[in-house]
Amino acid sequence: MRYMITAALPYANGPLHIGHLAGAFLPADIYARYRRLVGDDVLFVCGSDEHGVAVAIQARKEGVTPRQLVDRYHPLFERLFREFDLSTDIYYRTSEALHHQTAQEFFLRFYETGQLIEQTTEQFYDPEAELFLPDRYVVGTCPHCGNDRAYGDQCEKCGSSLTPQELISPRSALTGKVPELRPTTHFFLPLDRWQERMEKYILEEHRDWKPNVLGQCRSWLQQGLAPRAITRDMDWGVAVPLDSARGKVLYVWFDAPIGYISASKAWAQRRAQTRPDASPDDWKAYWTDSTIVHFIGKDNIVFHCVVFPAMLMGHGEFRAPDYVPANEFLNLEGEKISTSRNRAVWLHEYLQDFPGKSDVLRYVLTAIMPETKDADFSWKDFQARNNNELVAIVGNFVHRVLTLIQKYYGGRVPSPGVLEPGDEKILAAVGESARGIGEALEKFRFKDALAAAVQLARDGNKYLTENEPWHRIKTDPERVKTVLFSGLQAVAGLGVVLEPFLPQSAAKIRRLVGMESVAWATAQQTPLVGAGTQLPEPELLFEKIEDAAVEAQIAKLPLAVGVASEALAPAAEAPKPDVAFEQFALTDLRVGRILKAERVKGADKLLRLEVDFGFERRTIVSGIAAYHTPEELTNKNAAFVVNLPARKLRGVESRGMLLTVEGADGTLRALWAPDEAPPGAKIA
RNA sequence: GGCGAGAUAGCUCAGCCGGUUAGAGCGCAGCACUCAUAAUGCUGAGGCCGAGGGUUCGAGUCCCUCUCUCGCUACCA
Repeated sequence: MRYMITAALPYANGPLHIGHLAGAFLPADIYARYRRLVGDDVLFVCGSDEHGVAVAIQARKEGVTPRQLVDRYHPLFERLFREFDLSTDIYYRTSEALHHQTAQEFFLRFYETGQLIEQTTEQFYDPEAELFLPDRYVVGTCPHCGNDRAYGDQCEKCGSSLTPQELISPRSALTGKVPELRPTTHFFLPLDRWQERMEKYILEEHRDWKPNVLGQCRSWLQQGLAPRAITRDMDWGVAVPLDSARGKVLYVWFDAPIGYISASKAWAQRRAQTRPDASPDDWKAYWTDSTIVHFIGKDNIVFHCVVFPAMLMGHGEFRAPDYVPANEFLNLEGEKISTSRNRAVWLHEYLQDFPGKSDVLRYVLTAIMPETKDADFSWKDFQARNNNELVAIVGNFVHRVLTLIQKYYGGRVPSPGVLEPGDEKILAAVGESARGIGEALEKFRFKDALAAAVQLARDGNKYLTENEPWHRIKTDPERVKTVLFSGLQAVAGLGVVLEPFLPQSAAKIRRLVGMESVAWATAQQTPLVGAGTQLPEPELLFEKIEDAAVEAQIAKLPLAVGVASEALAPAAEAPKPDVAFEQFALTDLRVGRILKAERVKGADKLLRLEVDFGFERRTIVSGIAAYHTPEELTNKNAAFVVNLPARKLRGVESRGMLLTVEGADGTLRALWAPDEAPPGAKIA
């Protein structure tokens, strides 16, 4: 069987954390390794997703070019893939020329076969920079919460989705100038035309997908698929290959999944250079005549299950994905992982703090993998699983057998005598374990599979306890030969069945038992290691992790805001361009006394405030319901802008804006004014 | 606001198309053992299966309502 396996492309605007590993990389790697072990023909690809507005924005924030930004993250990602033994056949990047070419071909294919529609809309244009501004590049005041740094696509303070036209006093993020509306033409992928085909593809042909995946898709199909813009006015990304579309690039969601294909092409090209039997076209079979499996997180479901399949089908030369085993999310110590708050376990830092322990993290993340619901990573659990499972069960079993053989036979594997039922049982357990693990993995049940592998070590421990070779050596030394021979086969079995999960440890076990073959079928053979084999000195597989080590990690979390990873930490947001004092003075800031506060009906985020300014009472609506209860605001003084145009929010006219302070975690608090200040007092 | 997923022992989680006394690992208690990184093995105590209704001979498992968590999406102009 042939398999095309992909892991979600990590976005190159921030470092990688345990969520990336547990969500997509690790299951993809385990699955790919397993498939190779059973002899399947596997192509496993991943790479950095380097385009998009978020990269451009992040680069701008840090005062570097997008190219410089991705050139910093891509090598780091590549290194981490190596260090965590993620066995991709290629780790690619979407800024490569080959990818641009592939994505452009994709676009042209759609364009030339009439599968795109063009639509002209009014969009903000920056006359000084001479270009159309992407939504993200228009900043202004949020009409909902009054945040004056809202982006044209979203206000990050109140979470509202916006269009640039909604912003109050919009300005260009590039030059600070007031942009003008001009018509611009964009290409859309008319997904509505795919409604029926997608319903068939998902609801009929893939009813076996996971409930979370199917549920998401149903939800989308129910709402009805709508055309989606696939181009943007921007200079960072894959250029739209048409003369009439200068200054436009492909929208990142369109080009990113094509990265899987570009990566496959690049793999074939590179291989063809070194192997005479290989052709640069070898990638094609994986995208036409194979089983295609995409490993992703739940936030990517719709793209991989609806949009990308439509793209592949529309192109005409590709097969649509067969499985999309999306994982849920991983939390950290009971709270969400947050890149912006620096609340994460960064992979590069983990390796600094726990050198050589990539297998341990692989083990723990597989054991708690969020397969059906969000899961929680805690350092105490990490320690417990390492100490109680890897050290005490797996490592200890291997070590017991090896040291006994060393002690009694100088490391030479003894010949077994007549097998008793217990011996047969442990010998058979190896093959059964491999079979059970295989079945679980084929159903994408990684936690079960790993538990089955550990069970083999548990069985081994039990076998030793029941047969007491350390006791029998004095009374029945012949019997001990059989017991240790049999126990060693279970150890060797671990060297095979652990390979998909813990590649380094499995390889070490194989070395310690003098076994070369890793093929899955090896586990079905008896013996795996023949009598007379000379074994090397035993070594420990895992070591205990002390309390101090995990306590240090826990202590690091709350303190970590803004201090970790100097090289990668985003710089604090730069100040806005200078403004003339006269211009600043135009803003009328006043103390207002909040007489009454209440929730705006039907709106999650809005509070309606009755505010006394001395000269008059006004109604002001503010998007802080998530951060303040009405009671907290009542009868308090706060700072307001009072000379903004009136704005209707959820039907309520708001005449002014409450000023707020943003916390490190993005939460908002009202900017209080002294209680003794009279209503209407000027602020300057 | 709409939609989706989840809510099961102290903790982390399994429970497939409804069926006899609801499972695992950790943690806890007791016993056994001492080859092993004080590691292992055995036994045991722990559950009104989120709340409330309903369908059924029978529901953790199906239906309805509600609450909480996470995700997708929207609107209030």
